Amino acid sequence: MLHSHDHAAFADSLLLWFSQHQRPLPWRRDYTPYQVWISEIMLQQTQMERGVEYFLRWMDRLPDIAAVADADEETVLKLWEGLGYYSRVRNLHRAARIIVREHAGEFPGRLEHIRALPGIGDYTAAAIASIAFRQDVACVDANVERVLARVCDIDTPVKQKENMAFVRATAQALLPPGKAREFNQAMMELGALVCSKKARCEDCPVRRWCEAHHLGIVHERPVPAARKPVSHIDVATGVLVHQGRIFIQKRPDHGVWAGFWEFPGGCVEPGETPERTVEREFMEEMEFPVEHAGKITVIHHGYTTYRVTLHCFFLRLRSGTSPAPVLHAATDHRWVRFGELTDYTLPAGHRKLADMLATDLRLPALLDG
DNA sequence: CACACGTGGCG
DNA sequence: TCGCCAAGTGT
Repeated sequence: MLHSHDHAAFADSLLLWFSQHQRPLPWRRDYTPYQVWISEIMLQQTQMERGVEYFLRWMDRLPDIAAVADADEETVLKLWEGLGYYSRVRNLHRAARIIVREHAGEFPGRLEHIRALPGIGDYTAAAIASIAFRQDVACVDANVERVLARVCDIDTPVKQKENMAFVRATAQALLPPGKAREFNQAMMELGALVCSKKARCEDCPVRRWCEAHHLGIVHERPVPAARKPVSHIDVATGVLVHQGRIFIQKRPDHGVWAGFWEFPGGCVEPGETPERTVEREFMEEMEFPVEHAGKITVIHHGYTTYRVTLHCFFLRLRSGTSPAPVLHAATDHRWVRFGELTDYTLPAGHRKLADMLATDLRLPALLDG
């Protein structure tokens, strides 16, 4: 059991472990508010390893807040392509402009000002305040929740309100004043490397204070929240080829994949074949009458709450059709050469499809024909 | 407060 | 193949 007189020893053990085992990461060098901010947003719901390459590319292209504020939306979206949860980058872009306008371009150091920026919630505000500005505020993410659910043997779903309040208070009580930067990162690093889903208790620097470890039920903590079942949908999309070019359109400014470019398509309705879906969607969305020119592939793609089977087809315009679309589901369109597809920001499933086109032997003939 | 929001890795 | 999930936020 973790008593208040153990708090200092707990923190000491944890901090010693962190000093020896922390991973060297690009945002752990200078701890500038800008770099801490970008890394925190990038790492939300994202694997550390994937975050590193995106972070380095971002810093290379946009080295400071002013550069972000000056960049256009296309640029920041392209830098985020493939990371997911794209509202993060839109909020980040807005926040950079707010910082320039309202904070003279300097990242704000007060917790309430940090928290007020778009895209920054309780966790990220505390993370930036502590890691960049060394304020004594504990941050609580899924790692901290998991660690403390085990240390304190919380036997109900940790996401419950009372549990969250308890976890937050415990994290704050454990935090040694003046060492918030190291302590908060140490708690998260412990959760990532040792107190992970499959716990490695033999390597844990704080197991002597861990209730679940004493009880031998670490694997039963934290108690997960109930989950909704994952649903499955079929989607069909078409690569429309005409006079050496491929048709793409730009999605609306709101909703999923806002501002992304895509091959048109839509959900396969009950009783409908994917072939028919594509014909219907191309007529509804662009008023294009199309004919099929071959099935390309089927792409399986998973999302948080549903799985998609994406049926992909080559299409041609019916002879005599004007290549000028009447857009009903998009804000813009392009007829692009194959090689230009890399310049546009596509959802991951469509990016996969675009990559497959590179090796499809039918495409050159269609482009010529 | 439940739900939407992306993606790729892993067992 | 498939469910779970990885440094959450906005509505």
